[in-house]
Amino acid sequence: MEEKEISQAVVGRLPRYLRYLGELRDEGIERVSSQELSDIMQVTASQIRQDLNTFGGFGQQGYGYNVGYLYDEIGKILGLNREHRLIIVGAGNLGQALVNYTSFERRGFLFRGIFDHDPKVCGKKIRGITVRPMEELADFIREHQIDIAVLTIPKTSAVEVAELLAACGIKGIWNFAHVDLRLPGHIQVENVHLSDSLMKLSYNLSSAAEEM
Amino acid sequence: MEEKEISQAVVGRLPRYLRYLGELRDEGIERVSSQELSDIMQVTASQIRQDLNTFGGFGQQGYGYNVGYLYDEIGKILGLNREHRLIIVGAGNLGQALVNYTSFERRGFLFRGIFDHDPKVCGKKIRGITVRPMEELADFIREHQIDIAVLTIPKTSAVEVAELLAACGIKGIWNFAHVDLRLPGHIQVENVHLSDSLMKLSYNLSSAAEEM
DNA sequence: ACGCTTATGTTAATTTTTTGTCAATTCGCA
DNA sequence: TGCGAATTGACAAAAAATTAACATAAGCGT
Repeated sequence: MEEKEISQAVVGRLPRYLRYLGELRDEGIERVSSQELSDIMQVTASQIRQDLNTFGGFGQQGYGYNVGYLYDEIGKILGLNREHRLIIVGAGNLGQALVNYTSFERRGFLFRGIFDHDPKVCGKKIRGITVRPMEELADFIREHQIDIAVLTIPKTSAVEVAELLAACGIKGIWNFAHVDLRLPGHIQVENVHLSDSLMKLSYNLSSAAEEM
Repeated sequence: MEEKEISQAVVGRLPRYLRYLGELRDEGIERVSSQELSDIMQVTASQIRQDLNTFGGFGQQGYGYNVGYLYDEIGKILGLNREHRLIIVGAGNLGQALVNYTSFERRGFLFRGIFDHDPKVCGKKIRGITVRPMEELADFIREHQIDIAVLTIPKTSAVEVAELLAACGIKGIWNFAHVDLRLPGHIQVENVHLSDSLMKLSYNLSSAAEEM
């Protein structure tokens, strides 16, 4: 099905398009041109057209783009038209915070289970979901056909757990642990390295300070 | 001081170099060549040399790089040699999770205050830090010389609060709210858009599935 | 001390990404 | 229905990022 290879740079911009299109739609706006979007989003109109054309001709010459249609199409490209079943591995503060984010559920990302190593938190309920011991992880993934595991555990155990998840047939890992996971290529890994992000900010602060 | 413009692509890789160098250092390894790093990190040796040379000649021909020295130098480039004073704005799950991350403190990112709109959480203590009402925000920033504000509030109020922070003279904002902040250029903004990241993962899952 | 080996720093080539341009198509109005 | 304005999709150009190549400098062993 896949013809040309699509760069991650383009994919990375799609969620932002989706967000702005959603806002326009909520304002009742039906059509938008690449130039108008360009003004709102502060990117070149050329890039918008180029990006959208990577996936198909969603616009019409002389008219522009239909906001609702384009919103839906980008949603489909991002796989938001189907439901994803998730588990959280690591019921610490961050894990709990993510479970409590209801906006993910609205996008079709359904939290089905929470797992933790610590017997003291097992049995506890977070937003109606019981925290289970790690021993039940493998069976749970298979029984509930879990697609995505959210890894919110310390780096020390992350590699080991990731390999266990891989062996259980998980499709994707949303990794918040501060390590690079080396897994078979068919398993998708998306990293959120918070400390890297904070260091970038720190760099830009220093850099801005030096310019004066 | 700044001569050439340094691309964010390079800056974005520095934290990862730092992480691997830290690991090597902890293993007691004193020297490393770009080729060895290349093997470990799965990036080209050429890119490593190119990246490091952006900031100066840290290596020595025929020898390689001294792990400890390079680690320290990258740390300095990232501004980790000086302390940053932070406040959290939004004492929800995510805000609390971040305060509880002790690894930030070890890097010199010191949480000095937590603020929240909700009177019910004000007065509560998180890791010894009292949650204060938003009314005290402006004075607190000035009195404690806060550099960085961590924005963990819903998007509806984020823009308004960001402008308040800007008016108080904040230097940088670590933004977890799902909006683009438009602030004066001298204020550095680093976005962590979690839902964007999750959508990327979702895309890559769909994309991988189609290839079969 | 000398020569061989190693591995950087640097420049050049290549690839990728972004931006600019324009013919072609559609809309909207008279 | 026809004509001018608007706007895409495609292609070309420019810029940026990545990779390759190599001359040069330093280490290391004899």
